Amino acid sequence: MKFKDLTKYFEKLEQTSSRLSLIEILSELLKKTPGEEIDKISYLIQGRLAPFFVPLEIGMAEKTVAKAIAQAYGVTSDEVTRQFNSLGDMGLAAQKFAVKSKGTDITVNEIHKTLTQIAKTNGEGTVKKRQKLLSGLLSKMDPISAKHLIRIPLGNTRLGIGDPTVLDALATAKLGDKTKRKLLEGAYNKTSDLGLIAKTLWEKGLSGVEKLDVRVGSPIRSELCERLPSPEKVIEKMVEVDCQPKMDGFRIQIHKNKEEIRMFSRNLEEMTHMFPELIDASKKQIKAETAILDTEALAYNPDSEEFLPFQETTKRRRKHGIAEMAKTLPLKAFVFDILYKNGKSLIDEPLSKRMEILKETIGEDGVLIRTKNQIVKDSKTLTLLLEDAISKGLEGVVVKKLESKYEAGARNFNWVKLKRNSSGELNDTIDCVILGYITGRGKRIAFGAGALLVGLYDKKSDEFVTVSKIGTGLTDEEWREVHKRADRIRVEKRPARVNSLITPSVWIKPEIVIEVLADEITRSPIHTAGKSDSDPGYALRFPRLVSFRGFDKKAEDSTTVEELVEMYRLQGKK
DNA sequence: TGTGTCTGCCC
DNA sequence: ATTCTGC
DNA sequence: GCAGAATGGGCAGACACA
Repeated sequence: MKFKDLTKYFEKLEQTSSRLSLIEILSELLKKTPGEEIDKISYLIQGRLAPFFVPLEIGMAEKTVAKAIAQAYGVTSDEVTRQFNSLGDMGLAAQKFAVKSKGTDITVNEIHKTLTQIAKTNGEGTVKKRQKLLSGLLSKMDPISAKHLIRIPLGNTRLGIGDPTVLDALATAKLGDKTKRKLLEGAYNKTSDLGLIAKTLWEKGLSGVEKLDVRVGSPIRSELCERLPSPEKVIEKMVEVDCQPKMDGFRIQIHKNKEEIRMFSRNLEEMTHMFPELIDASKKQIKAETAILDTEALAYNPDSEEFLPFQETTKRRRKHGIAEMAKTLPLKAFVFDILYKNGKSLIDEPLSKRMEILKETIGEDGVLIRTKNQIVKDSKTLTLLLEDAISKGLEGVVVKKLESKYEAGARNFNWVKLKRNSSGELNDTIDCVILGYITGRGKRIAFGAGALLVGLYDKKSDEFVTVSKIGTGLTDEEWREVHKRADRIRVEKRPARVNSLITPSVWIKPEIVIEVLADEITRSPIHTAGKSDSDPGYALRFPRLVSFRGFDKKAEDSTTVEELVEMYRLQGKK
């Protein structure tokens, strides 16, 4: 298939919002796709070259793509960046510079091949080589094709199409309608490879797809949690649940095939080599020939017997210096589910059964620890469990429907997380001052602002210091309003009383106060709140706006740095 | 050889 | 990660 | 309620460059 024919469909998809129409258009495209290309097209639609578990990253994003565009059309990268900032989309910027381009009949296969070549480039001169390869492709693009090509390395195709919609369209194209999606989805969840599902369906039909099964050593898509605001709502909706504490670490899927151990992240990246102690423990502690476990791994301090914050655990996600880090930051993995044992998939067994099997499979606690679980039917007990978890410095609890299967890849109300801040009351919110805004991308470009730079008042130095950016919690209308309000007090330069390492698109006078909710306060290399020459600053984890304070609230009435530091000291000790 | 920029991926 | 919105 | 698209902090690694 010619790439420009593919982008004709992309163009239609982009202009469509009805889900049924999206599926219709996409299935028309897929019908015309030969088996030889169907896998590649399935990946490209997602802005990828291969399934998640294959480490093939294009390695070009905003900055290098801008340079490639500049090179292709003989303009400076400043000009490209300027277009990007005003259009909110690098693809649109490329389209603009490509106005006079004719384009060739380059095929989808060739595009995929060159992008793969870009991904595989490494060593000295990588950046330049990649730019040259991408600008070479651009020279073969008409304006519309240039737009869609550019969006692929950015992983943002803006088509309104995700995995579930591709599955609907595959089913519609080959099996008549989307009712058979469930069958494709099942196979996808077990293999995590959309291209494989498509190719198998094309070449071997539905019966071929149905033969795809869970395999030890191949990652299964993780089941995810929905959220509910309170224990009462949980019991109301779920009646009886299994309740487990929620640890703050990495999700690790451990595969054991006799002496061979492999591990995958929540997003199916291979992490085996990072955690030697988990490899050893898996060999010793898993009482089965073959098994797949769902776990949460986090760093543990054997001296204090305490679990370390996420910021410490995340240092273990590395390629070099693994053995040394395994010594200084040893991990424990809390096992909370079992998906496979001794040649048999367990994902269709109810949770209660899986918990029994898990008990027999992981005995004594060691580096692997079976997560404590308890059946709960009343909101009072659940409240106590949640409070207990919080008082131990944990994130909260996860509750699960007892009879639910392991619905790989799903985020639904089979699994629900309850966190401290979800309950509504008793939240420690922070009053922040808006210091500037950042123009948005995509749909936010129309609102004038896509994120806010916010800070606190520092009494000691009588200045405003940054503590976070805020990109969520506002409705579309509120984004428009806050942009208007901000523009009335915009200033050309950073105000003298503002101390910031971050430069927003537009600085404003520090006057507007907002109430911000966050899950945690962290030490920060980039924010200036509480920062000194020798110590890092403080920042907010998962920040979101909850309200605009009234006009009576002055900037100097915002939360002070001193108060923030005190909150940092007290957190987790509740 | 040290530092800064950019990217991808954890949450 | 959290949140909002169209369907 | 699902699916998708906006957006957050912060870590390590790969390169570029002085």
